[in-house]
Amino acid sequence: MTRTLTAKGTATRQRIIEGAAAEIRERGVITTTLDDVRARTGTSKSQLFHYFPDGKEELLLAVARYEADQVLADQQPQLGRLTSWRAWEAWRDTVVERYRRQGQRCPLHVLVSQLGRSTPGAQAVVSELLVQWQSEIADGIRDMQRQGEIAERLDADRTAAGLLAGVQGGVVVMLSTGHTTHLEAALDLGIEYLKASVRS
Amino acid sequence: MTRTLTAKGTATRQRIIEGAAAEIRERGVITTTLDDVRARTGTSKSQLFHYFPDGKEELLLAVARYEADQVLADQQPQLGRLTSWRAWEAWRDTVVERYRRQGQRCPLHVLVSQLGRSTPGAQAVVSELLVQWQSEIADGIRDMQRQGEIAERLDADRTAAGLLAGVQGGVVVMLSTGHTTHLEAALDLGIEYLKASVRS
DNA sequence: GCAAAAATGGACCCGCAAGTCCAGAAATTG
DNA sequence: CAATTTCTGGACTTGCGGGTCCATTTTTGC
Repeated sequence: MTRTLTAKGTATRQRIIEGAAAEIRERGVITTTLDDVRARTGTSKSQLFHYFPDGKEELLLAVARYEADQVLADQQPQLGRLTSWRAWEAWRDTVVERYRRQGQRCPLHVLVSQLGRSTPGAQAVVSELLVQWQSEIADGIRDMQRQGEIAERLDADRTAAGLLAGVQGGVVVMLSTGHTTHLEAALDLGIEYLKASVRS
Repeated sequence: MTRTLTAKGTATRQRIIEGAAAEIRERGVITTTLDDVRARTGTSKSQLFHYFPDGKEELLLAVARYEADQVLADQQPQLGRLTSWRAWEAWRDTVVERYRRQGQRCPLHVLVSQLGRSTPGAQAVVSELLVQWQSEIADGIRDMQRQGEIAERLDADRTAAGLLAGVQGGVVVMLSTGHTTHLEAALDLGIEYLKASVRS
């Protein structure tokens, strides 16, 4: 399993992943063929199978991992420091901006809906992403609870789950409508809910 | 465009759509072939192309429309009568139950992510579904506002958008995790938000 | 600098699934 | 009850895309 890769090999492998990711963003998973990836990355068929012996499935999984990492990375440092209402709003704006820029291509969504059933690995990638994401939000809620800005009675994890669902749904709606209205509404509703918790 | 269909023809066409829908729910869009549909519905290749001249794409679009109708139908009559907190909770339970039963197969999601780019019709189907769904929720909010159970200051449409996003996200999360935790959390959070609006 | 291992190029195979075609059966219509 | 249209069966074509193979070049480690 631990094949030795030279510096050049690692670079090529990475180039393939990023090229495939870009191709998928532009054309979608189903329409993207190995030959497209090959052409875009200036590689040959044998290289693709050299670096991803299990073929397309393995490559797609690697792309999914790559994209999942991006999702969280793009929200930092805001997501890691939800320690004031200002910070929460900054995060909100970051998320909206990130997805506005991404537009109607959500590589992860498509990858998972395609790999989902066949590859248990794909679901694991997304589950892991969700767990981490939710946990960072929950940390933020707990921090604000310590400051007395959010009611203690709220279950941090469950509330974070609800908020995260709103974000996911906002993104999904955007994929069909092209607008971030729902994403913004969900985030605002969630944050407003947190704020209101100490006022009632 | 308006081909004349006999009673028998209409029945066959419908049988094909429903068979394809079932097949897709079980095996997914990509793995479902026209031949699978043919076998399941007891039809022949020529029938498939007779009723759907544009081939697979047209069939998938028809399936998407069929599934979209189901989504709203499955929420009735609860969704249409959000006139008391009891009714809201009944709706919540209906939604959770519907998706719990559906499990990890969301035909619509997959269909759209697959058709999305190529067929403008697919996005239209989903957009239409979302608009109607949101409008029914918004009607419920307005009704409760008239009763003084929800603060007048809330924008019914925007709040409905946020709530709907939560539901969508809850479903999406369920597709990866298999649990309805997030869906329930989002619904509870949303409804709690509505209730709390008059208390602060 | 020279074996051994890794990286690369590209021709080739192969199966599958979408789509075509036409002949014949069942129905509709006047 | 004919004539016309719709419906059905299934054999056939075709192209595409994933995957294999091997020969050649480049890099690595001693």
